Amino acid sequence: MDLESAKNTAHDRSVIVKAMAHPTRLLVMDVLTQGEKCVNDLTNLAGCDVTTLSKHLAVMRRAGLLQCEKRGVSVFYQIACPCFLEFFRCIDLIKLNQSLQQHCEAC
Amino acid sequence: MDLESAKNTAHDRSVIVKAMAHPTRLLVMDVLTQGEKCVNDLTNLAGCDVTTLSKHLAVMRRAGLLQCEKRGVSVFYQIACPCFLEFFRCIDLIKLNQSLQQHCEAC
DNA sequence: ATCATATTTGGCATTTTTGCCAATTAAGTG
DNA sequence: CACTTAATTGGCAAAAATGCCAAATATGAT
Repeated sequence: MDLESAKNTAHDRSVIVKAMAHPTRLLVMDVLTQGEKCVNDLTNLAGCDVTTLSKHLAVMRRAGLLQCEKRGVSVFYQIACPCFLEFFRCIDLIKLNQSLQQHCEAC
Repeated sequence: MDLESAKNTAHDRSVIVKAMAHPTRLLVMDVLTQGEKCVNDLTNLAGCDVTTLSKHLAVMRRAGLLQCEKRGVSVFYQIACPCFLEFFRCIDLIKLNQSLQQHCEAC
């Protein structure tokens, strides 16, 4: 792959990664691995203003991370792609690796 | 897992995800999957100021994404955790899913 | 129709991130 | 040592992200 393609790919990826790069958004994704939830429920879990959470959800939806469906007066959000479990395992491993390494360097 | 733990986990994850959430940083990670590179080479590939790239690298290193080693006058960076290939496959799939979906909705 | 609840959007101040310049540190070379 | 190359750090202005309030929209219930 040439450099230009690699840069385009990196840009496309950044849109998706940016959409995850926030504690509240990662909490939402974590919660949604258990199954769909409506905005109100997610707001109560996250502990922020509804409007704030709604905007977080909109960003994640536009990036393709989430899907939503309106049923009655509520909007239910769910994970669009189940491969996140792998991803979370990966970043948790990085955190663990780093902690161990810092521990060893301190010795 | 209770809510407090989930929030702590989300926060820890966000540090790592934020460290990736930039086109230049994702390009660097992509390039480094081919093997280690020094700062100068990465700068030429990324096409930005050396000082900018150096700061990007520092953030990624502190987050545990990269490791570096100084040999002679150069500092060589490499991927700290190989699980990114999985991750990249995942986000590329999201992008693809979304493109297909938008295409279908347009029909 | 009126009302209550759920969600989204517009706007805007605050905070965070980005990216370059100038200066500094470090290592190799003549 | 003086000089060159490589990389990092401090600083700061510009850009982007965040989060709340007010207002608008939508759906169901009385």
